[in-house]
Amino acid sequence: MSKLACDCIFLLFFFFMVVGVKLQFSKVNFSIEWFMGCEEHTIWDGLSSIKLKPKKTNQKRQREPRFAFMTKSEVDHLEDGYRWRKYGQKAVKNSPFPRSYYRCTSVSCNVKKRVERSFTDPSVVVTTYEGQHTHPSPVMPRSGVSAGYANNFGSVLPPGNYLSQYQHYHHQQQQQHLVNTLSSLGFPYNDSSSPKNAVFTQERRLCSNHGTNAFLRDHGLLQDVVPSHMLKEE
DNA sequence: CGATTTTGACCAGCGC
DNA sequence: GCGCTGGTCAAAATCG
Repeated sequence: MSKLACDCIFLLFFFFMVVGVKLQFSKVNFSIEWFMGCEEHTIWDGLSSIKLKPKKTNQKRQREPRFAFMTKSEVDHLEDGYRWRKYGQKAVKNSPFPRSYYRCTSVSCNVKKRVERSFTDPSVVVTTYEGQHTHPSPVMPRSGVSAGYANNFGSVLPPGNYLSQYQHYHHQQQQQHLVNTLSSLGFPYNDSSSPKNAVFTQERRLCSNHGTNAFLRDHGLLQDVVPSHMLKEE
């Protein structure tokens, strides 16, 4: 082999060696950068850029009790003034609609609900509840009204136990609140000249005068009804 | 920028 | 033991 050939081979070898070192150096830099940004429990394996999964603490999570239904009055009471935090969503088998999980945000309320849409009839939303709550909400927000139970006549019956507890005073508050809500939505209240007005009946039902509750539902004044078979006996 | 939602990892239980 | 399923956790992303 001529000296020229030897030199060429040496140069090629040297070139690839340098490139190799350069690449390796970049890799080290990347590893260090990654290491600096990672959390303290993350394991770093020296010069390798391969991330190792952080070792989980071997704490056994207590599995929560299986789903337990609430009574009707518990559900009525619960919707009254509580807020919900979503904590999960999962695909439902054989359904394009996911199931969502919510937890009551109040400290006095240890209740969860799950909400899913019927695959066969997407207009149907099923809400089921589980858990306990300790004392009534002092406030009367919109949800207090919307937690009422829809009947077949396009009206809403406010939660019975709520009314029995607070009776007339809260009933007035409730109606006034609803009037304000309706007004803010541009919905004429007790205006018989309007084709789409709302009134309270003597049974304290909120009624839409033109025989449909679509408007009320569209604005959240009618909410999902908990199916009776999903309520445990009181 | 804090609150809320999204999302993939994780876990326990169950059936095979 | 293994895979599947329903449910939870928590970091990241998004929202107001």
